[in-house]
Amino acid sequence: MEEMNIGQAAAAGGVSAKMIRHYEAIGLLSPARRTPAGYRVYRHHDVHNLRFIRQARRLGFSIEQIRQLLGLWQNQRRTSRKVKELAMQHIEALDERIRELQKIRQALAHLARHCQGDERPDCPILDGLAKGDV
Amino acid sequence: MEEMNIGQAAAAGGVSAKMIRHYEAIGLLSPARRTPAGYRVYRHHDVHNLRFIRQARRLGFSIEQIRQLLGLWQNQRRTSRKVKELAMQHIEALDERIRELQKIRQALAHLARHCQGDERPDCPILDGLAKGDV
DNA sequence: CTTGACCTTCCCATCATGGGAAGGTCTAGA
DNA sequence: TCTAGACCTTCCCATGATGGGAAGGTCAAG
Repeated sequence: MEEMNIGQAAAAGGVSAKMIRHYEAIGLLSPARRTPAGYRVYRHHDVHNLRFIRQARRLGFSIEQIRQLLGLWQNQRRTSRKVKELAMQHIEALDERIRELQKIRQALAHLARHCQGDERPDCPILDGLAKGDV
Repeated sequence: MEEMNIGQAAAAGGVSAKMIRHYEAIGLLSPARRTPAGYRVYRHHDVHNLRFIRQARRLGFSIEQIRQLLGLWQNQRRTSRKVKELAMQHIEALDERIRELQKIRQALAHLARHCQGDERPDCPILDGLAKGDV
């Protein structure tokens, strides 16, 4: 299976055919070669790219970050410094997001802790939302 | 200031005028009364609602969840059990999301830890993305 | 009466992804 | 050789919450 249609490439790369077309449309992938009938043709090399993208998406990198990572990956004269920089930035962003969510979780748990959760209507959670100070 | 235009209500409620119109359009808020000229008119009561929504959004509740919370808030025959249930569900979701992000963060930090971050091109981060197993 | 700050509706964009329609292509089997 | 059905193509629309901005109407102060 040296040459593939988009469906096979999608299955092999772990992404949907829909997304492959999208990645091509936004210039993340270079336009695929076409058969005379207009079908996109992919090779093993392309599947490699797709897997890279999938893995980067799984790690939460944005498309723009992946664009940079792909550029570095394909650039033999890259420095690992640059790559690590991108990764560290992303870790920072993840930490930030985790802290935010934990803060929210704390606030909500605090309200819930004081709520009886019984048949009566009195509810510190609703009161807390209604106060809306902060 | 017993009657307000949307701008004042927005400022008082801590949300944008744009969002007030949106909340009305999706039925989260009941349609505002209008002046003969078509301007929306708000009162203190409405600002109270806006604050509630803002606070719930800050705590990460979705619009649909807020729809339910508002319903409970305005229902004198609610049970705090129901409210607490919603809150606990949301806490669960937050925990889930936090765990996900921490897992991602771990994986990325693991790759970065082995990356020299120097002038050479060799980079375990790129290698890790390229493997794309998992 | 004019100016400028407000308001109205409507459309478009974000980000990554999927759904689905309308229509063309390919392949295996009768 | 014909046909069914599994592919492929492009194009448009939707998500969720939010903002930007255009075109045009309203209002209050000077």
